[in-house]
Amino acid sequence: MKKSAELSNNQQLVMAVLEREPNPMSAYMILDELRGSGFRAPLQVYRALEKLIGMGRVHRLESLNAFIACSHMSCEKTGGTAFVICNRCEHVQEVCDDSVSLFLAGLTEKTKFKASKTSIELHGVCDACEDA
Amino acid sequence: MKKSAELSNNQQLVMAVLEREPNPMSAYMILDELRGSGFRAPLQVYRALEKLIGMGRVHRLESLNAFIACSHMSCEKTGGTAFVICNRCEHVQEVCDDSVSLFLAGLTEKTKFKASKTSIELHGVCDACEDA
DNA sequence: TGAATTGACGTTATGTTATAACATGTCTAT
DNA sequence: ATAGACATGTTATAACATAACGTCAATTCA
Repeated sequence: MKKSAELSNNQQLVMAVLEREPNPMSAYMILDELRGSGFRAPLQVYRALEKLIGMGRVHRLESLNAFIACSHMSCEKTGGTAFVICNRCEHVQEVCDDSVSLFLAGLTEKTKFKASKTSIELHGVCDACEDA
Repeated sequence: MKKSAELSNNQQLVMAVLEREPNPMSAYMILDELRGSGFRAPLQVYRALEKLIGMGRVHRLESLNAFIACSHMSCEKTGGTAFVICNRCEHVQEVCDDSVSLFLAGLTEKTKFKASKTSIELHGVCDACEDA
């Protein structure tokens, strides 16, 4: 029996790239970073990403078609996560607190909906960029 | 000076297609619907969509790369809209009430963020499909 | 043991979504 | 009439994602 926390070789490589890079990366950016490690095709990246996302270690940003390492110890335990994305510096702030899960709970109750996946993404200008 | 509410020819065609179809449509589905009306290239669709989205008459669903006619009289006046998307029947419920705008206001305040665009999308199973 | 299952991996080809770049036409305000 | 703004048409290409095939190694359980 294998511990599910263990990463395969390719998964480790992809995870390492994402952890090095603070900003969101597209699958093809990741691929280019890993050509030196033997990656040759997009599927190698996408397959690793799929697993990492399943483990909660990576998030997919739908509005960017990009991926980012989870900045918490696995957001997945809580109800959901909101991503606050600066259009200037590309920095992403990951919010996963009660306000998010309560909002989602209210929404699903109101709409009588069984949610299996949620995506909350805000675009705009962060405080640092606004001041600059 | 032209009234901004008036739609150009292509914009009307795209709008009409989206209003006929209750579920989200990709740009290429729209294109195919409009080949009979003389559309030949994706850009004709994308350009019309861009304007319609700007007017608040169409929404883009980031998690589907698809588009849907706004079911309210322009959601844009309120703070934001949440989309509740059934994975079985593809039906989309558009929620734009105070709970959404308050949630977003709290989030932007907490993160000191000036949001210009927001995307809230839930995937799962709707009540009707759950019962069935 | 060894057949069956599972999961990761590699490769090629292809499908899907979106935009760049350039040319043309059509109004309208000055 | 002419400059500006905007909609349009067309070709080509960029960017994102998956299908379908085959291989290999580890696990399991009859």
